[in-house]
Amino acid sequence: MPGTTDPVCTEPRAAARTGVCGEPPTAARGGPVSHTLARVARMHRIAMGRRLRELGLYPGQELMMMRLWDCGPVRQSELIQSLGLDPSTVTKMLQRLEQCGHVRRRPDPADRRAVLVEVTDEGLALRAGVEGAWQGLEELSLGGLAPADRAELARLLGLVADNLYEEAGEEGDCPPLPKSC
Amino acid sequence: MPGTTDPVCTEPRAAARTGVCGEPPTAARGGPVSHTLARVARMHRIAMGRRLRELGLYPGQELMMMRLWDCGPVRQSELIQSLGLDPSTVTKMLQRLEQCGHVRRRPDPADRRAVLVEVTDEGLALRAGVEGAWQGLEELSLGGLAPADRAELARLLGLVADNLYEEAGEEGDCPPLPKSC
DNA sequence: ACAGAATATGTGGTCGGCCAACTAATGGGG
DNA sequence: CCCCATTAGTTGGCCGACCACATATTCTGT
Repeated sequence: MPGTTDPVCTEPRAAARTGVCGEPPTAARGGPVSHTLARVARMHRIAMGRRLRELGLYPGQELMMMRLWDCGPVRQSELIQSLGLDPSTVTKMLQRLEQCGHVRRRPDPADRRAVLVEVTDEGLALRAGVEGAWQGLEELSLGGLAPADRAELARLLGLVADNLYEEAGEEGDCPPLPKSC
Repeated sequence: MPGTTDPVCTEPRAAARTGVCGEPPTAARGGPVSHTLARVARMHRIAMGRRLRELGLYPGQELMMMRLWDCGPVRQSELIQSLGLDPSTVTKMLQRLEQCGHVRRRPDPADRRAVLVEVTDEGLALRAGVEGAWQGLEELSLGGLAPADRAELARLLGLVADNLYEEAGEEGDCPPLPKSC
């Protein structure tokens, strides 16, 4: 342990080499659930990303497409609202989705500022694949969990979502549901 | 509902304007838990990002710092292993953390390919803030949950993590724990 | 009718994160 | 002893996502 103030580490280096070091960082002890949540979400995202890539989508785009599958031609601003994303994020993502032919954009005749977005036939064709991937991943994630456990997990996650919603404000879903769609 | 094959949408646009459109995309019904999980994780990340910004960190960097706080000087490859990140991600993140003075890098005398990374005093000074933010967010997230519920949530998330671990392979934490730290 | 607020998008830049391709050093066999 | 597979890092490129800032249009109050 040379030089500067050695970190608080319990294993200066000897034990570390043996592979004893605790898995969750000690600094994360104050938030074990948060840590597991982040870990699970990340693995979930990776797993979903793998499935999506085979479909020709990048992670994140599937939520956009889901929204577009639900609504007909939508204003970009409504997508921003319902997805809770930054406007610039949506602009760029739609530009790419359009270039890939999954989506079509045209100016809104009723409001020359706005842009109407709608799915193309090619984009609609992705739906089955995405839904299948989504369901498959759900089943993989919850494998071995009894229905009661699944319900309990959904309930608890919902509570956490409500707690975070107030601070993370945003949108992402229902609560405010400001306008259309 | 003009022109091209109209999406399956239940509300072509009239009802949409009234704000009736379902919150979770219908395509996500096959994976309600996955959807909530992604939503919660995203809000959690945003909330954590806000706290981290005040400390001068970007989301994602806190996990790196936590790892560095635990171990003394570590090889970059070990960070890659324990965080489960892509090597290039780690390289770039460390370059930025070094430029900010939170981290120091020097060649490993024992292996001229490797690089040893360690936290600086300035980086160590962030620890209290990060841990505080982490704990605060944990408390915010779990607010109103009885201890039993918290334990149950942790348990269920752990099960999901195990399920996903097999596919998402990766690392991220303990199971393999290949080498030191 | 018009100035100023509010709305709807787009730009440029930065970061985390991944992949692919590349360099440099180590370590085994033959 | 030398060739080659392996390992450690780096670079470049691309995408999601954010912010700050800039633009065009619509809306509102006076």
